Amino acid sequence: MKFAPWAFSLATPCGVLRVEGNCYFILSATLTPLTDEQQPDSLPAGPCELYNETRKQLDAYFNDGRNRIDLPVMTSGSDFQQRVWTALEKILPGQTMTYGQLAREINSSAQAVGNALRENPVALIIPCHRVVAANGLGGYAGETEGALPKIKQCLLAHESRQH
DNA sequence: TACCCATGCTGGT
DNA sequence: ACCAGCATGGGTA
Repeated sequence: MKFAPWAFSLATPCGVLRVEGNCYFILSATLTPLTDEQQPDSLPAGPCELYNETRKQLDAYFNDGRNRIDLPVMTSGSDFQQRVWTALEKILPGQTMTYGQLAREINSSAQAVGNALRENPVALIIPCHRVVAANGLGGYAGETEGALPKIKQCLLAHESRQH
């Protein structure tokens, strides 16, 4: 059952986190606002080690935002998108970087970086929320204002909170 | 504050 | 090959 796909949803202080994966990789992770309608699923038993490890790291992270999340992911995207996503590994919890700074590191442009981050299939695991605009928060998950940027702000606040 | 445009990457035609 | 649209940034008034 090593390839057994699994998924779970988890209520977090910043929204409902839904994670999908198999016993080798995380395949997707999305964070959506918690509404009365969509209650998180009950959590199924884990078919394999990666499931348990994922749950463990997420619990640790939401208990203390300074805890680093480091999980194997399998993502599909253009070469450029992969370049942007892997560049995020260096940004630790509580740290941020601007679109422009990241763009200079990989010889691209700020707006192109934003385009790639918008397509991040594994929210939180690839910490796209740690890239902000030069003049403010910047967008999240395709929105520049509204509920989704609030999730971004919530994550950043959680990571910088004193424990 | 607002407007304008350079920017590089994407998706559709 | 072209063109419009972006989770931006910098310049100018």
